[in-house]
Amino acid sequence: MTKYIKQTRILVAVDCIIFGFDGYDLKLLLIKRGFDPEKDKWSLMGGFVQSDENPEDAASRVLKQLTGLKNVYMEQMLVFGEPERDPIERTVSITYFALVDIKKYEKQLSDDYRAEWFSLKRVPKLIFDHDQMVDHAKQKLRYKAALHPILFELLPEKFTIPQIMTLYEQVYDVELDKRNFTRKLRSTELLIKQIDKDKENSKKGAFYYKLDKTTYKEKFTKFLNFVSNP
Amino acid sequence: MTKYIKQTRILVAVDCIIFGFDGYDLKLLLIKRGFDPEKDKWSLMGGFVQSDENPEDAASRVLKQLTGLKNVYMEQMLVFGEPERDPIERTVSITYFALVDIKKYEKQLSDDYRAEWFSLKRVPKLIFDHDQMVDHAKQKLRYKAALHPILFELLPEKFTIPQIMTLYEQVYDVELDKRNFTRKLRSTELLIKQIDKDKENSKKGAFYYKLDKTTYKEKFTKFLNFVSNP
DNA sequence: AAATTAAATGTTATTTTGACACGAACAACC
DNA sequence: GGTTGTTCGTGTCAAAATAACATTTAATTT
Repeated sequence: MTKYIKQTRILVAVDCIIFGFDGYDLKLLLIKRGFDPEKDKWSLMGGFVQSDENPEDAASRVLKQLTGLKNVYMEQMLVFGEPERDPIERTVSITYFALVDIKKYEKQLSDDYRAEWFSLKRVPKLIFDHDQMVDHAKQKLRYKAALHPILFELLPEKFTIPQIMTLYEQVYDVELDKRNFTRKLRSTELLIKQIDKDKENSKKGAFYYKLDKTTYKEKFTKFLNFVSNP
Repeated sequence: MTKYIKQTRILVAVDCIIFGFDGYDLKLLLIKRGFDPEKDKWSLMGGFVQSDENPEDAASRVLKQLTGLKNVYMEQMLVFGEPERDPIERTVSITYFALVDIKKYEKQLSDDYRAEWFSLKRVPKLIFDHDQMVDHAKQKLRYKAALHPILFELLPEKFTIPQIMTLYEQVYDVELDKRNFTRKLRSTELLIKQIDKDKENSKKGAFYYKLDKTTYKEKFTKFLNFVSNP
């Protein structure tokens, strides 16, 4: 047996939903397309899976190309495969959900597109079914972050408790209680208090913390219940 | 613009991981292949996505073909896309996770394969990366069932509390406390007590329950915490 | 020295969880 | 017709987790 006969071969693409956090707002990295199809419109960053490449590698490649970053937290999300979703030619798109430290992001200049961070509150209309992809990614972010410490992937190496709290508040669009939230965080034993403070946002300053990498790995897949009903 | 040039078109398949429950054991539906490649070996049921079909429809079609069932609980799972995973020709497989009421299953006779239910404790070696797919599906089942009432999809319309409990015990391979488990179940308000009893498994008989469809839909996406740390 | 601002922390009531034991229903048996 | 055996169904109490709530502290600004 050499080939599967009479079957349709389809283009397989990856699209990345890339989240960042600037300390105030949750952000999404989009590109203004300098190429067809849908030239001059906003879209997610994507690319075709190459013949020698698995989809994960394709997604990492695309992400690296856009952000300059490697080893980013990434997770496979839904496949979008409506026959007519790309009017040029049938394409099945595997979506990936990525969380990056926005401070490590380095704009990669390209003639093909222009990248920009958008507040999640003000996302422009996107091409094809990319809006749906973003909606789904938001849902997934809320779901996972309620249970697992993934939001730390959005923060720099050193961060403060008020920063994490703001992040959670942005993700869930709620106000949290400082005392209860801090207690919950402490109970996870994920944080190591530093001796220095962040003086950017207050006179008193807020202590920096770092992630305890060991506990982080150990507890990552456990249910930590950061938010009880998202 | 008419086509994407110089890109690789790839076969796109779906593979279904189909779970069932016979009252005692959690089961997996597999086929003995009567066709190439890997003729006479066990595998998941799958098929190629057709040119006019989206992947969900392909999965439903494949499932219907094997079980005779429509409107089955199904969820997209991981995509498996290693370039060499199928030695005949590169194929990207989208996996689907399905939960069926084993009593509604009707064997569909076919010359191409022979279907059989296997206890999850005794799954044979499968072709390609299908073992990995099954492992992943088991994990996913545990994860989701800990939070959401998906296991009811495995039960007949009328079921008893001891039956549900056995099911949870099988899924998590633990012994549960009858009193605590019942309390938890009752607190979800998902069940409606029937007047008749199941006398199959005891002299006293156990009351039948049905799902309250309305609450079920309402609460399906909420965190119900059936099992605290799977 | 006083005023201002955000950070840090503690207490109490409520809810949820986990551990544990006994009476009720019914068929089978003598 | 009463006794026995088996599974079903429920209640209590202690511990842990959560939600609601106010005050003190550190450091800059005036």
